[in-house]
Amino acid sequence: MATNGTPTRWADEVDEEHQQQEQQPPAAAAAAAADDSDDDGPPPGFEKPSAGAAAGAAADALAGSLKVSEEPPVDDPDLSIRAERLIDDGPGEIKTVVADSTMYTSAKTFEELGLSQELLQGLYTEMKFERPSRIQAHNGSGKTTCFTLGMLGRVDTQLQAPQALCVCPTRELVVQNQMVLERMGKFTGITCTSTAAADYAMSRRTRIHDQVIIGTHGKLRDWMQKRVLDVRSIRILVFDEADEMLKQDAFADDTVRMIKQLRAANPQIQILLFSATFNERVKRFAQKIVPDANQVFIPKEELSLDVIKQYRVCCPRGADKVKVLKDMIFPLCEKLGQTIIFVRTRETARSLHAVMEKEGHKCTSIEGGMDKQARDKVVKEFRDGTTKILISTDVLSRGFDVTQVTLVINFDVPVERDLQTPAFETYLHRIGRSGRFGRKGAAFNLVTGDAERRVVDEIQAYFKHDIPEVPYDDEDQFVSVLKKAGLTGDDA
DNA sequence: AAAAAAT
Repeated sequence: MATNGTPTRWADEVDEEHQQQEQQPPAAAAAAAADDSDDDGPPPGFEKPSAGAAAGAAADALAGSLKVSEEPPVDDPDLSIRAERLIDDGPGEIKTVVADSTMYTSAKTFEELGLSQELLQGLYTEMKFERPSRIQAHNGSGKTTCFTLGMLGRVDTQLQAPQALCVCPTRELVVQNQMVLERMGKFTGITCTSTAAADYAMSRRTRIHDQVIIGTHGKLRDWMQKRVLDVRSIRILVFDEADEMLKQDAFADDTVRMIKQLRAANPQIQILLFSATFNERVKRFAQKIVPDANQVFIPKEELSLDVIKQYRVCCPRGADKVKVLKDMIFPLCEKLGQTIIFVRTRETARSLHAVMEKEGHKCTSIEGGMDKQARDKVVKEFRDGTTKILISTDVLSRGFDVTQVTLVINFDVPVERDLQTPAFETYLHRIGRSGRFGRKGAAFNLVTGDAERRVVDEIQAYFKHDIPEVPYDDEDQFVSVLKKAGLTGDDA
């Protein structure tokens, strides 16, 4: 979701009263998403609009080639009951909530978006895209394409100053998004830098002249304070994994501060919040800081939870989890694609890695406590396919896109801080690391004890999706389950 | 008593 500038209105300082919006430039689009239910509420209802945005529609909005609907918007101050109008007649209704008279339609071709020849060339020859696709939560490149296109499309190539800013929750996402942007913008001559790339460059004293900046908020804030990053020309601000960026016990303060600062410098700034998940609490908060946002949702059905086969493996003792990895997963992994094993703590990542290595099982591990060069190396080797199995904390649970990943193991089932409440969103993001780009994927949840079993039961009920059991000591069953999930084929 | 970022 996003909005026009309303410089002095914001967050906790203001109420949800809505202001008259200016018409130019257009308010931005939101790619929201999957998880739509309140934390303390019942499982999400399918009737509600949720899930990520349509690439066509949102990219359309981003490129500023908005088409206005004939019917006037319903003027209701309460966003939640504001009229939702269908703008896409394709399968699975894409819904929008607009904050002013702007209406979006979806573009059928990239040409409709009013993009430059150079940008079109990047889409066709570099990215190998043929036409705008709907944003698909399972493919990951849908949302990324959308905001990357939005940033590239808004840059004035004649102005050599920072004009687009993208904020991400992790270093790995920064690197990934920069790679995509540089590919897509290959022929545009648009320059880009990131906080991750800066770690390998000389220390920054002089002003940044690159037109697109991608970064994690800590260093971005540092750059802004030191005036290394001049924000006066920034006209578009993107938050990737925006619900994470707005979580109260996480990045919310930094995000709010940054929005405030950038708005002060440029009241007209376009703000975009993207995620595959937006629970009600985060959505409400987002509507406070970015009131009058235009919102775009795709239905939960398209989150493709069903293309990822999910199982539970009940292990009598904790030690049996390691046994399952050694006896079942690792031997089978050799034949499959790549695997990510998610654990809850940094310490588990380290120790599990050590145990597997000691037994001669080749794998790597990553967690936020490692030094940056080491993290980069682990990720690079995994992307190259040099390593097949990666043990990770939730540092990689969101957005990390490696096409070859077919298997996700929840060595620890995802729980909230209280260690009891299932972390539904984290679960969805984790298993979404497999089955990228419409490929096959499977997820195994290793379960020991009642508490963990309960967590899996709740996740199963929440997503209305069965998580059947596979015996922990029956290799034949594992093989047949993987075959059923379509992972044993060569196309995995 | 987690993880994510940074100084």
